[in-house]
Amino acid sequence: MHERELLRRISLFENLSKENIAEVVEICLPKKVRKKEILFFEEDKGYSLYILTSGRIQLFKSAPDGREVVIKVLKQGEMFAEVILFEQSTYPVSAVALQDSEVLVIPKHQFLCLLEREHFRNEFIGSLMQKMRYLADQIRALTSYDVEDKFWIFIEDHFGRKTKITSPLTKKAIAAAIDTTPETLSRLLLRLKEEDKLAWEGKILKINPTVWQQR
Amino acid sequence: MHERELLRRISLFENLSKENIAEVVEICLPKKVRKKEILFFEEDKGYSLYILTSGRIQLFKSAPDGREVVIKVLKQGEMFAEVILFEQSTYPVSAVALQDSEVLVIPKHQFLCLLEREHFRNEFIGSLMQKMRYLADQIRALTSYDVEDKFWIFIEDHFGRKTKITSPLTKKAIAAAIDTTPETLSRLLLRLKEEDKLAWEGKILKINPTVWQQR
DNA sequence: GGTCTTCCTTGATTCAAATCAAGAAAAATT
DNA sequence: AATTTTTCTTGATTTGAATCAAGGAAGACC
Repeated sequence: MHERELLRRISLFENLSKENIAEVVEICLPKKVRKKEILFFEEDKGYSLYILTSGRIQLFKSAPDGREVVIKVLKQGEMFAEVILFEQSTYPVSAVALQDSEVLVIPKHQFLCLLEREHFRNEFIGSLMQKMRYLADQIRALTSYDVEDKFWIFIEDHFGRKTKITSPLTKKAIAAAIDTTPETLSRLLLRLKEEDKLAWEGKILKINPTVWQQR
Repeated sequence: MHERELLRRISLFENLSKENIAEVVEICLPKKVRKKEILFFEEDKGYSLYILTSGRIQLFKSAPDGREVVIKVLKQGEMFAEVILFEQSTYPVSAVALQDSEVLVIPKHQFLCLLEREHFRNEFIGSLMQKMRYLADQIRALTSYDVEDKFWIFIEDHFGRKTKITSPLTKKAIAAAIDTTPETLSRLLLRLKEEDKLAWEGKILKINPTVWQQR
């Protein structure tokens, strides 16, 4: 897919005119990231922000004991690492590719120029607000929902209310994303299968439609 | 304290010139909030954002089962509910006063005018970024630290590394803020007292200085 | 000053999920 | 195709904190 086409699908840019889009294309550097590659580390100095154009990228924080806490699994079209634009310029999280992915790299100072356009800026601030809402929701989910609820919320968030999903994510990655262990997720899936709520065979996850009706 | 003096202490405004401060004072409405009073409810339509000038206000979200999850306990000088400025205009959390407090109410459309000043705007976006960092940290703390760690993090965050604190917060409120129950906090405090790490008598919390050395 | 309410404590019990362990299956690498 | 590595599963056990319960202390209110 052509860059221009991609950009149009990204909410941040979708209201920009043709000329504006062209300018954005100019400042973006497309970059391929291989599976398991680290795009940046927490506390690194950051001079770019990113937009995920394909694949999956995981944002995580490391705890002192070495454990990793997933903050968010990014989907196509999401902007990330914008926090380096103002104030501090270190990344607050690390980013790793869960599979081969592509990102657009946008140098900080170039992006700051774009922000002078009122329309663009409003769109940008709006997307920050959305992210804050997401984080607040995430806090609620992590602290007051059980593993099954978190699992369904994750599935809905990432794939929508489908009944047949070809998951690009491993079970291990999903376990981490909902803050549990692979063992616990494995047991959950076994139970859900016995309860006839889903079947995960090979790469395909089939979900009983009644599940979505009940939520 | 005079409004003008207060504003100067708020990071968002501290770099504004006298004339600018005067303008801000004009659009702010000071408001007193009694203990237990609800300032706004989650999902309410919001037409104002706020700055806490004195007291303590708690932001929380309600889970479907009625449980309440504390997202943040605000300290003096913090701005909140800015998420209603762009995109959606509903509050993502509820706000309740933990004690008699005072806030400055800033009507949405007035604040949007202020944002046209580049300097002010940058300060504002910076404060959003800070908040995002806070939320990411909060997610890590809630998911990978135990109750004792969360307790010390909260104390440091709210009172600094002091050794004598007159807490304006009840134990119940602190328990909620670190996502645990009053029973568990009570047991923790008992243990910490036995370990000679602190003593909480009446309204005064004394902390053994060695605690801060070790963290 | 007395009553009512909320807060705090202490004990006994339960529970969901983590951890430890070890083998099976699948994927990646050679 | 064979080997190595990673992921996934299943079982047994542990654990930190929640819940249930009930009495005591402190504050608010009349």
